[in-house]
Amino acid sequence: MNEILNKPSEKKSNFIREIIDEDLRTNKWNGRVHTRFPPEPNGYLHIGHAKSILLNYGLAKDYNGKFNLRFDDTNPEKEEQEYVDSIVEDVKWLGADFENRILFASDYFDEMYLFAIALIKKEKAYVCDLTAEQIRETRGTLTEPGIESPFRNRSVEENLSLFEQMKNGEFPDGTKTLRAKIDMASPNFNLRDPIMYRILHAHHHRQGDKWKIYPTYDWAHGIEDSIEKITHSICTLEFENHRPLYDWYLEQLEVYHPQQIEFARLNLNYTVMSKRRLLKLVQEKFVDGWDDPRMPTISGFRRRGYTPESIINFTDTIGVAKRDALSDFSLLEFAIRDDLNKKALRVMSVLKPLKVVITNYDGEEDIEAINNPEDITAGTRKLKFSKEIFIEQSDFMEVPVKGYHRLFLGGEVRLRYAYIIKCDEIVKDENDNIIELRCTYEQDTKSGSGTSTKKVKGVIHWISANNCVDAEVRLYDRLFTVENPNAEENWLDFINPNSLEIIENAKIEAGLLSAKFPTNFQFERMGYFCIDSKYSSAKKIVFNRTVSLKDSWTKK
RNA sequence: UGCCGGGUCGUCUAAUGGUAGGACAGCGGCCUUUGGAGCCGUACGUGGAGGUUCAAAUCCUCCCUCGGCAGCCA
Repeated sequence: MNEILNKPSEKKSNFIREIIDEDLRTNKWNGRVHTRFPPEPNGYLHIGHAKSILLNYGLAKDYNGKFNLRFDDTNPEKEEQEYVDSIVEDVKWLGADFENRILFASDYFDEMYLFAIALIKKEKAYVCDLTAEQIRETRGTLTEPGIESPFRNRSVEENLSLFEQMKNGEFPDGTKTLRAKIDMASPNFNLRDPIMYRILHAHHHRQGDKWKIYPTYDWAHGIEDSIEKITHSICTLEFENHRPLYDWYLEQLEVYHPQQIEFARLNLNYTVMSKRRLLKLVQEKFVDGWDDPRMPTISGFRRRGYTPESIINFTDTIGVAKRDALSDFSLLEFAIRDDLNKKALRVMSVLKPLKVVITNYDGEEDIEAINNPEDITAGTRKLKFSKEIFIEQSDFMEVPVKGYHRLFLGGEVRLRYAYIIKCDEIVKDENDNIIELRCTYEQDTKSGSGTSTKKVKGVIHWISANNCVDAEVRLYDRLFTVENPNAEENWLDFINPNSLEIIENAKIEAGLLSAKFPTNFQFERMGYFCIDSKYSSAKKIVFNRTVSLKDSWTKK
């Protein structure tokens, strides 16, 4: 488990914590707090789920309560084991401790069936023969009440018999449903005789072919919470209209009755968050799988180099409230930079190399470099310095623009940790491309020597030509070109065609050959990077850029 | 159109009848051998109109506006 999550919390309050404080004061739950995260295993988790996980787990932790991981697997048609596995991995990675309570709604199917019979006996549920289309037609509209089903007043005996036959698989899919008998004139659609069970001759990922009927969300969810003795059943805003039904079922059943509380889901700009749309990006290969580093999935952020701590700090920053919000990506970027600034080892890497020959230097020497100026315990390392080095192409301009204080013809710049060099000559190929710079160094300007009186404005990174290896580096940009692709009907039209830039021949310190995921590095002046866990191999090392360094010059 | 829920700096979020505050982003400066980090400063907001009150983001009324709901999805 990671440290941040287990530290005593100084989180700011929110309306849910106020509810819990009040419940504790009135002893509503005998001092207990028990939350849960109930994903449907039909996709990978995204950062919005991380908000929910961390909210529920954080509450349990801070109030000395418990937190369950429960799969809401009531729809066999969309659910797969692959998703269960990825969800467990992601929740664990975030550090939300469910104490091995991996629960499944499907394990409660027998109990739910019994509860349904109880409702039938109370004359609060009936078997309805209407087709899906007929049910839609009789549900009414926003302004008109619905029409009662002709099957609404079947006898208890007939309902019991029919329901059992449904369970036994005696009817084809869609021919009958079990409906709650509530109020076809309710202004809340959810109370217009909602469906509790549908007939589905489908294979369930855990129950196999045992069941021919499957409970709907509304019927199942409150029972799941009740069985687990959840105190606060936290869900997103779109379930607000479902709360009266949640309450109705539990009241009719006369069982333990948790409180449902709704909060606003997370939205992030320049990305999409719905599972349906994320699935589409994966299936139609707009991205390289659910864990593509451009995806807002937890696995995507992990592969990108984000840390659990950064996501925890981000969710603390955005808080919990009831108003719809579209959070700025920069809030997330701040969280990861802030974390990595403290932790990441600094290394030299030249992404787009330009060869520099130092004409008055011969031989080779070791240059000491600091591994992390924010953490002196990270120590130092030796860099090789020699006659031939590489610098970043963008760190040289033949004719400097105003405000540019790196290298230019006739100009001087400091090589980080090493010497000040002066550019004497540009070597070009037949197409007028700059292929080499010829420079001279000043011996007494060596970094840390104290012998230099010279000051230069610019400091650039570099790498010795005889002590570096090639690497592939992947740079990522936002996935969409519009701030809120969620709001766009034709959202696929706004995919950023330049969201991935692959640099084939970057130069990295030879020591990085042994780097392992998920170690985070800062390539000095270029950003934070980590090994790509999918494509990096002994043959070809691949780095992902987690996030760029904040750079006040390039922004201008 | 019926019901439900919202509207506080550009963004996210506090203040629950008593000084509208914080973070990010922005801007300016200092410092710096990463144009990073750090430090200092600055600017910026209660959707509107009435009302109650010594006092309103907060309570009341009306209006405007945004979101959700008419799956045998969750």
